[in-house]
Amino acid sequence: MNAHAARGAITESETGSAHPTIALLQTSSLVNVVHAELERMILSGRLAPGEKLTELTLAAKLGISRGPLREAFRMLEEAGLVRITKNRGVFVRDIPVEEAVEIFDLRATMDELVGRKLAENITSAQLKEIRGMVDAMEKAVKDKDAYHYHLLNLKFHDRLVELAGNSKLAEIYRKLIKELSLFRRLNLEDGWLMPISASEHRLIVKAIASGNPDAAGKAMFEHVMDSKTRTIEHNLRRQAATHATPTPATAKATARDKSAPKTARSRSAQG
Amino acid sequence: MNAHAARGAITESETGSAHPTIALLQTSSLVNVVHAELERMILSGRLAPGEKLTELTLAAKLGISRGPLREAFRMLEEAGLVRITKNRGVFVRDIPVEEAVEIFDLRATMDELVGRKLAENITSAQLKEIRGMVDAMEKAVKDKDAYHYHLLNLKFHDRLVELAGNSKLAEIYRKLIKELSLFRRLNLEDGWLMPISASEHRLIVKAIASGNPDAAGKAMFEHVMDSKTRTIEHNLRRQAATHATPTPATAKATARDKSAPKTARSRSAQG
DNA sequence: TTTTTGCCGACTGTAGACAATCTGCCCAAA
DNA sequence: TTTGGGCAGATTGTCTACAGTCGGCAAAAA
Repeated sequence: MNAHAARGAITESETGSAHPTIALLQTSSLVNVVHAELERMILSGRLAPGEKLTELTLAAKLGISRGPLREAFRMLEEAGLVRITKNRGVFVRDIPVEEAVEIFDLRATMDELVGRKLAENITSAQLKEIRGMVDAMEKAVKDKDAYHYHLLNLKFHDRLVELAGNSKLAEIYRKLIKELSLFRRLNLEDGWLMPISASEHRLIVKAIASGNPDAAGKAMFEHVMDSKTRTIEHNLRRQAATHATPTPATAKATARDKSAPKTARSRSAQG
Repeated sequence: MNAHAARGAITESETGSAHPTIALLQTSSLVNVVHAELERMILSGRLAPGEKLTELTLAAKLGISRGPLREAFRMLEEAGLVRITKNRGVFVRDIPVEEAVEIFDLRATMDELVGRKLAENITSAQLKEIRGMVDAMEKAVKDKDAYHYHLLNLKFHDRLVELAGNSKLAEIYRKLIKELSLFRRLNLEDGWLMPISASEHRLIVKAIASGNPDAAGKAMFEHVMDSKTRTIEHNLRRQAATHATPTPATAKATARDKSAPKTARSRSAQG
């Protein structure tokens, strides 16, 4: 009657339990759920970079005690999404430009490997699948639907990395993407760049389909590096604009949380 | 009289406090210390792969309560050094062969990038430094000091990655190295391979010094891939040997902890 | 007015207690 | 002898309580 007996009795896949609710209770604790929820809130921007996460407040909001919440905080810290300062608290991390550049460079190298592997091993069914994704993106471009394009773009690259067949690579790639999303609100608004990005995707698929590892790797590498240039320059431009007009609104945006720790301030001063 | 006033009064570097003990208290909590200590014990093999870490036992041994220990566990889990199974406990992770292969492939790509960057940017002083490390390794080869060579080898590669100038790259590289060290006791004993590895190091430095990014990148890449082949084959050979002689001693070594979770057993069966 | 000092509220760090779950063992029944 | 049920010990999940630290405010001193 216990879990072990149930698992033995029912001839299911070894990893999955009979009832989805049972599986949920068996695998996920409060820590897991809270971790996932906080990550979702951070990546969606619901919790903004620099914002302070007060234990008691958040615990009350989620209806749990501080223990599991603190454990989730430690996981998020290790994942690079929050920063914990002793006796001061937990803050959503704010990725500085220099770090964003480093992530882009690293991503470019990893994506080059992805391109090489895909050119060698991709199947026709998989090729068809990613072609469909590129089609969808081009449709989003026509519709001027920047948000939808953004999601498809993430999905496209994530799927490519997944298809490359190195799960460790995929794991780290996703970690990098998550951190990168904290780099001052990914430029969803620059819709005019969508056509360029979309055409590069078409080139990537073409290079992969050709079966030439060098060409596919190069296409992926260049695409990421171009994306880096676009993102960084866009960011610098916007930052220069805000610095040029020190209005009260700007000041408020710069110091979102008055209790933000010292390092956050010095970092933004450097940036 | 409080910390803020003291920091302002004493003209020290902004990040460091006056007294080292004070700085220690300000920066490190029990969680940090325990995390570092557990990581050290795991990487040194003091806590072996598959071993169970019981909360109450460990907490008593370290003289702390379960709370901070659990937080440290969550950090180690995110770092890939332990695995947490709900209601069952925490276990030192055992890296399967497939994952080790993936890590080596990923490392090779990252090291290729390191070689390229170093060939372009390394200074003469840095070149001199790593030449000294290679000299030290060759001395260890002559002395047949495998353990010392192992440490120097780790230091050599770590320093190269550090000198490449991408801190994110270095961070992830170190994470991978830590995980890799859990791949069944890194082959310290195969001393006969040291000369080969050492000569490759000499080639790497030469390629970097030449200032040719392609050559340096290739030298690094090939070195890691060769290292992968050596490590994996050595491992498979040893594993085949142990499987061929199912003595009681072997059985004991296979199932180090009788309470090891199911997945660990199935994994070793696959390996 | 400016600076310093002491106090207070808020929050984090750590410990201990209680509840829930798992695992192994024993015993009874087939 | 084997199988199934149930009890007991051990261990984990979660919550609550207490101690320590930080930051700000106000009163006092210069």
